[in-house]
Amino acid sequence: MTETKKIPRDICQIQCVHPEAVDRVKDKMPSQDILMNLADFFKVFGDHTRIRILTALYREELCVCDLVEVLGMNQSAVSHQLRVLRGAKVVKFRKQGKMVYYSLDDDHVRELLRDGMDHIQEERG
Amino acid sequence: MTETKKIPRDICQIQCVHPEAVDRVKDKMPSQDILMNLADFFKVFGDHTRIRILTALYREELCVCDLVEVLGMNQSAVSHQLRVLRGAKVVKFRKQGKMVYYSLDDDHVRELLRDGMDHIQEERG
DNA sequence: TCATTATATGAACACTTGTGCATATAATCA
DNA sequence: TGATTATATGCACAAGTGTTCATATAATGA
Repeated sequence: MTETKKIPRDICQIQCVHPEAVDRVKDKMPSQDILMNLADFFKVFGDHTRIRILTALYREELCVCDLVEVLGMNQSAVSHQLRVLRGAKVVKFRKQGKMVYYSLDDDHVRELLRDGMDHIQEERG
Repeated sequence: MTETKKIPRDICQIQCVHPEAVDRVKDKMPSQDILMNLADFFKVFGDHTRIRILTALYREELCVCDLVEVLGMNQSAVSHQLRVLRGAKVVKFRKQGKMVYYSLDDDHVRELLRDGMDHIQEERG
């Protein structure tokens, strides 16, 4: 029986930190609130279906049933995701009769998609 | 009893599509494979803890226990998330003795973080 | 008015994901 | 060699998320 004396590893007693660096960084960190928003914003791009919708709208404005056709998914799933995209102000829409046309909200969204694409293309060599 | 004649809504019989637009868009869609990678890439940014790590590293290189200090989280949680960030090539690292120093991988990551930040700042007015 | 059509949404369920615990690994020092 | 320390990781579980089904809403035309 080794009876390893159960080190209770005092959580806040870490020795190796660079206190100056930690202070500098802590000082410049945006508020938790902003960082939460930022994460939530990126989360919107982090789903296969939503990325497909955005990539489709990257080319041109489309109505919901066009998107249903392009994605080959059922209308409910598409609408649910459009709601998320709307909520994050990533797409905008206009109504015309019964139909609703969606398009990318602004150029930030375009840039983000392009930057992301660039990154993964590089990764793939 | 209204006996609503249970319309079996033939999935592929949507009338309203703009077939030309749909064709144009379908034609230019990247492969499912690429879009999956893209979504997975953004997914990495879509988490509060990981965004906090990236924001910290935005300023300067830090070792794991610095990050533990900055985030006020336990070491295991931080390591788990660093693994995800490494896997997506969003951070790079160098070993020095027992310690491992992390930093942002490249300028795409910086740009993405900045673009994202710009977007949410605008949203907030 | 009623039927039809395009889109939106609530509920339920399967699946994913982040965290903490315990422990492993690997580097340093005595 | 054994003890200590910095970091990594497997497992389990709670919490979150995407899809489908059923249905609601709203606009159009008969």
